[in-house]
Amino acid sequence: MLKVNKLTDYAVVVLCDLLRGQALRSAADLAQSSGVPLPTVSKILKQLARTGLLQSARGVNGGYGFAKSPDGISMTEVIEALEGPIAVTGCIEDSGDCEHLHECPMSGHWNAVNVAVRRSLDEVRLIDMLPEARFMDPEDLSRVIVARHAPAMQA
Amino acid sequence: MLKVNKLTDYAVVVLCDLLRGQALRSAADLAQSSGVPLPTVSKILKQLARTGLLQSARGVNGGYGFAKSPDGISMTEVIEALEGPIAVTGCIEDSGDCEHLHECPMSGHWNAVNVAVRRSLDEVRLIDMLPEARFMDPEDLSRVIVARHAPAMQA
DNA sequence: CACAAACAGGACTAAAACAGTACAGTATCT
DNA sequence: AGATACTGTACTGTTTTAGTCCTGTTTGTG
Ligand code: FES
Ligand code: FES
Repeated sequence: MLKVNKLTDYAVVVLCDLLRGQALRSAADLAQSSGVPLPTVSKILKQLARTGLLQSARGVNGGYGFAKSPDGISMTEVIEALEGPIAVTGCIEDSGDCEHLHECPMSGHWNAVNVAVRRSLDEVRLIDMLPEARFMDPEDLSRVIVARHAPAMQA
Repeated sequence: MLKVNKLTDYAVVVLCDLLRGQALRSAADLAQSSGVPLPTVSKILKQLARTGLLQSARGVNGGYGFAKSPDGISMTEVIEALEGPIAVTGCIEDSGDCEHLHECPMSGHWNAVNVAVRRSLDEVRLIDMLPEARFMDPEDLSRVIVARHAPAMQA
């Protein structure tokens, strides 16, 4: 299926939520407003902060915010933050390039596939994913997103 | 990682092998020459035949061959034959389109991601993956491919 | 300073997906 | 008839994923 992790799916939901009000938001707050359960949101945000996409502040009034202007963030960045480099085959490790280029006669070819996929994801920005919320009742919005993109946490 | 199944990786190896001599080849023959074990090769070929990419002939002198000219086969076809439609998120089922377009405010956006990925894979053809074998000792070739793309079956 | 808010890191478990194998059945050729 | 070779499906052990929880650290507030 060439599927993305569920966590990445949730992450987009949460990030879109964070995108709406650009202030520093706590994990609990985001969990509340996105409908994704707190432990999961927390896990996602920690990872995103670790990879530098978000910045975090500890202590009272702490929370998460974008580390840079969110306008330029691409889906590549989001996916790679949560799943590591986009690598279609197992032989390609963290470097992003196949480490056996010199010995495997297929290497350059699989690399070409990776590059093609990555480039296509580069062209989709996070803000392109933002739901057109202005036309919807916020509660409906939340309900539908949870139902489809965060189905695990329904009653 | 956005990774493809191991079976799909093997499939490319086996298909490249089949590409070299375009005759009808038996599963056992292909297993022998590609280094992938027979049951696995058999599973892959059966699936590829089921989805129409390959044609099969039973009985003595039977085997598998391409159902159409292999020149035009894209990676999309190979991947979809083995893993089903390319769908980055779980909400997109067999149809290839998100089935909740009318109710999910994100739907069109995820679809855009899918389309972008699929298009980029459309542009990579199977014959582009063919190892440049003419420069290599066939035994080395086989050893390296097995080591990297079919690691399960090493002694 | 004590306490509460909030993030950091990692360990753990249950469930799902995958890889690989096996086997009984059917078609074809000689 | 018998050998070859594909077909379909079921089974099992392993690996990955999803989700939760706990313990520690940082920071603001009274
Ligand atoms: S080892 Fe990386 S493509 Fe073959
Ligand atoms: S339900 Fe398919 S994109 Fe939201």
